[in-house]
Amino acid sequence: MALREQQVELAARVSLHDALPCPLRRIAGLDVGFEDGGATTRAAAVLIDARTGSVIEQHVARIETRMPYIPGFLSFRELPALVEALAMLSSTPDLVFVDGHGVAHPRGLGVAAHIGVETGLPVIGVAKKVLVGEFEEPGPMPGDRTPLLYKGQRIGTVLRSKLRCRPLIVSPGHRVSHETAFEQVLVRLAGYRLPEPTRLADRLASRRDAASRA
DNA sequence: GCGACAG
DNA sequence: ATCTTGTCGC
Repeated sequence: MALREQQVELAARVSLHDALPCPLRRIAGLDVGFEDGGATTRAAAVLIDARTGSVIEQHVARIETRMPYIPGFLSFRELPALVEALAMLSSTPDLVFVDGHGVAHPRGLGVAAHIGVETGLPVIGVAKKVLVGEFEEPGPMPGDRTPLLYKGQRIGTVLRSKLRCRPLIVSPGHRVSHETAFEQVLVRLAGYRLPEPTRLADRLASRRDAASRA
C-alpha cells in the first residue's frame, strides 16, 4: 500500500478531543537528530515531572536510517527511532510534546499525530515552520496567536512564544484540542522560544549538549 | 509548467 | 536535519 493511503487511514483515527489526566504527573519531550551524514537516526526522549518541571530521566535511541526525508512523509522516516526512545522511558507520560507537526499537515498526519495514533497517548506537535496553511502574523507579545487555516479548516495555532522570535506552529497530535495544545505549550515555556519538553529533547537529539560532549 | 516543501 | 565562528542586535 502506498504511504499516502496509509496516512489517510491513520489520520482518520486522530482525536481532537481532550483526554488528559487532570493533574498531569509526567510529560515527555521527543525529537530526532542524525549522525554519520544521515546514516544513523538518533531520537531523544526526556521525561519531566509536570509539577516541579525537573527532568526525571532522558534517553537516546540510535538506529539505522531507513528512509529519506520527503516533505509530507517525515513521520515514516522518524517514527521508528522515536517509538524506540519513548519505549526506553520507565514510566508512561500523561502528555507528549513532539518536534514537528500534529494535524497541521496536508493529510492531517504529521509526526506528532502519527505517534499519537500509534501509541494512543495524548500528543502535541510543536513545529518551527509552516508546512501547509495560511495565517495572519500574530502580535509581538508572548502568548499572541492566530489560527492556522487550511481548506477552510483550523489545523493549528501560530503562537508567539518569545519576544522578537519567529512564532511556533502548534497543532494537536492526538487526544488534545487546539485550545489545550497551545495552552500547554504556553505553560511549558521557560524563557526560551521552545517549550521545555521539546527544547531539552532537541539538545539531546542533536549532539550539542553538555552530556554528550563530556 | 513553476514554486513550495515539518525535520 | 546537517556542514559551522564569529558577530550584529536587543
